[in-house]
Amino acid sequence: MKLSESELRIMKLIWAQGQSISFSALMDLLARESEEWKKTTVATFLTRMEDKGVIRSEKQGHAKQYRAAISESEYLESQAKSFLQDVFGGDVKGLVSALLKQDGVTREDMTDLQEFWKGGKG
Amino acid sequence: MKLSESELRIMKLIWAQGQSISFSALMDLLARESEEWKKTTVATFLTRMEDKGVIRSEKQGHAKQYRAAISESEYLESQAKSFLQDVFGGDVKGLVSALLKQDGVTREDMTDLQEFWKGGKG
DNA sequence: CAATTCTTTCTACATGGTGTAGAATATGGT
DNA sequence: ACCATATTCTACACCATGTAGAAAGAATTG
Repeated sequence: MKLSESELRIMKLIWAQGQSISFSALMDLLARESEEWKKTTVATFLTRMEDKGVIRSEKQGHAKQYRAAISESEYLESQAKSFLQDVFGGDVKGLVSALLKQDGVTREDMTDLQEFWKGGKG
Repeated sequence: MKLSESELRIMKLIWAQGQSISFSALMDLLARESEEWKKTTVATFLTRMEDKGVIRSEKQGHAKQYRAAISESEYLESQAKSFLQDVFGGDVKGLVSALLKQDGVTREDMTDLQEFWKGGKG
């Protein structure tokens, strides 16, 4: 159920949209991002995404309406889960610890995280 | 610099070894794990791993000695970094939050993490 | 020393995912 | 009826990966 880079790019637009979206609307959004994929290329991506089960489509008159079949957070959680298993063998502490060592992580981030903590499963 | 599943399997043995290791010793370890790769298959993996820069080898007499060129934690950190960027767009909080929602994560894990916290970056 | 065994290198191939897109077709709007 | 657009079909190139035989070089051993 993993998306390729291009597919994810499109998926993000669909998620951001919130609603179902037509092919032309999608092409417009892509154009706004200066993405220069040919229409058939985008169509291929959509087909594959539907095959992967991350979007659904319904024929609405002539054209289809596309919408997300899984939410962004569902997707992100499933990816996090796979990554955790595949690379860290399920060692959450190990992964979190690796994340905290990243240059980009500031003391502020950590404070935020601790705040977030309190709302967790306790 | 990402390793395939098979390559990672081998890499873990090399890391676990701590020292450099010969081809036959590696084959022995694999046999102990009931891994039934043909010798040439393993040799191919080693070549590719060296190309990827994760191991180095030195000719020691007839055969080579293989050793890790990066540590396990370096590897894990780099993978965590890429994943964070590619999938979560660098949103550490988002990723940690996704991790904590996993079924496998217990209250105990969280306590452990908080302990670990205190040793973190100031 | 000759035969065998082990290691390494070279080469090869199948499979699958991905990016790319033309051709053909369908279909609604004008 | 015609046109623009959307969809489907088909195709290909490229790369990673798993798989492994053939060949060659070197060590061991009978």
